[in-house]
Amino acid sequence: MTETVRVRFAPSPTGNVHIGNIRAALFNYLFARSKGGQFLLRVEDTDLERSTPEAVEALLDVMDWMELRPDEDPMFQSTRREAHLAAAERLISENKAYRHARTADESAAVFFRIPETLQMSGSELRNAGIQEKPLTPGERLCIDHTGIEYVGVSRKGKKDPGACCRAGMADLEVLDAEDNILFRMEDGGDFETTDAVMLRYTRRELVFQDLVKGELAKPLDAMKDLVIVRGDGSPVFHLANVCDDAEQGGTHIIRGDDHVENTFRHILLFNCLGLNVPAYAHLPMIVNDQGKPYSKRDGDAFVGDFRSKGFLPEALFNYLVLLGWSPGDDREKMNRDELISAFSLDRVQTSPARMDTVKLSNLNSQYLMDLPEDLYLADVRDLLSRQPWSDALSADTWTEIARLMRPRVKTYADVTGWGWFAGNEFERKPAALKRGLGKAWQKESMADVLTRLENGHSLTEALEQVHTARDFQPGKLNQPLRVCLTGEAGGPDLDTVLTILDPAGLADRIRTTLDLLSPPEAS
RNA sequence: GCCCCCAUCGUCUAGAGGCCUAGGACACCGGGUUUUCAUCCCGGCAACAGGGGUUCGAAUCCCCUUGGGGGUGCCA
Repeated sequence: MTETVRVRFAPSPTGNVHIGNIRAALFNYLFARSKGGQFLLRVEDTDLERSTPEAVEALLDVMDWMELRPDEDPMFQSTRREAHLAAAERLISENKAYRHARTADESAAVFFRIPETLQMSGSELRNAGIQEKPLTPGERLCIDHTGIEYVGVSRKGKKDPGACCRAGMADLEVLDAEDNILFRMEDGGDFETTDAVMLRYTRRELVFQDLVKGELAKPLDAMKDLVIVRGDGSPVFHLANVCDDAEQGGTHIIRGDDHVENTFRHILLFNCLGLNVPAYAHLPMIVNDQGKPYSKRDGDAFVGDFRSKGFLPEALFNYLVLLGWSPGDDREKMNRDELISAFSLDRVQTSPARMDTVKLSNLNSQYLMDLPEDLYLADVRDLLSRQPWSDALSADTWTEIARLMRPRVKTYADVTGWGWFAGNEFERKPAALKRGLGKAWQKESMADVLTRLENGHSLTEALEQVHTARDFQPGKLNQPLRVCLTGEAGGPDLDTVLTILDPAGLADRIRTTLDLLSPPEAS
């Protein structure tokens, strides 16, 4: 029997949840559900500056909105400090870590010693052949218990300072210009010289199987011992992360691509702590519509923004899953159950995906179409109640309008533009004005209609008279009239609209619109 | 600088050596329905980054170049 899958979403609460983050949660959730496992939450709230109770509340709220509910109570990382520090102490006592201050005025931190062997399964240390690294002559080479510091030679022949952990250069031999061996790692101890010109060693690389990216390898000579407890006594992310993942019993770590490099360190930490190494899967990043990574300045990339713009959570959920994953067939609109049963990590894309809000909008309108009418009407009613102009019309009239507008709604935010139904205070769109009143005859005809309205004629009479006087085909004035009354170039059937608009306000609407116009162009 | 990763229409993707004249979706452009708009239907435009290999055969495998991203913190 295989172990039960346990995955976790481990955000640090900052008040806003980024869509890249929530997508990681989505994939974790989908993976857990598809495997019949558990989906957990860990709040990495060790940065007390930003991790306020409000920020935690916002995080939970967003997860609730997306219906990503963890199967157990969330773990709060800030409560785990003692456990983290105890783990560091254990590593020290087992000689797998050491206290060290790099400079005289720096207080000693705890450094994790990159190990030379692995105890736990799930990854391997592989021999990658003999390496010879030329050094810049006359520069200092220093080997001590914290590692190896040297000055190499770059491809262009320039000085290239480097450093790595002791484990990074197995069977190291330090050679001088005459090929004499100045130092052997196996002899142990510290060493320092300016006479070395070559380092010869066996390169070993740490290898693991990433569930989406495949085999990933990192040479140990590119790694340095890492700080796991700061000089001020606070545990560093890597230590906390690994300890807590073990404590929560995570079997799979599914997280963003930006953590690939960390994974090598984490695997080593798991090993030295004698903990089972989880399986890893790294998700490609989401980038903005410029193809660049989202930065703090890309203000519209938070889940809350999509929520307030009126997107349905299930549409956002569906869209975000499609960003970097596909079921392998032509399905796109999939409900949660379909997504769960179709989901697999090996179909996750390896390259970054661009956020396309236009496609999101399209998906959203599809979901809107499928929504049972009573739910749609309830949502619209709720939104309308927050609009200052909404009490100008009765609830029944708004219901009629909501039905009328339904195929035109891409997101609920569109509802906030329905003010023209209620009264004369609405935006006249420049494009509509140009299209419906841009020509001299259009403007003149409508001025004519307005005059007749002001002289006591009904709209129907006024329109008829102008049509006759100017010898217009029936319907010729529909477009100008619509623009005058609604400020929009399109919309529901004009006759239907006229049954809703207050007849007493029509002249005002036309006047206000015509007053906005610049002198008509000759046509 | 060094290390790691990535690369199919504008965008999201299908594609795991012959099913590819490269499929779907969004967007866009035409046409039909609607006396407008939207919905709906039909059609069209549009891609294997470049160069070398391997092979009878390559979008698929290998190498190089270019471009992008990540890492290289006593940040997470």
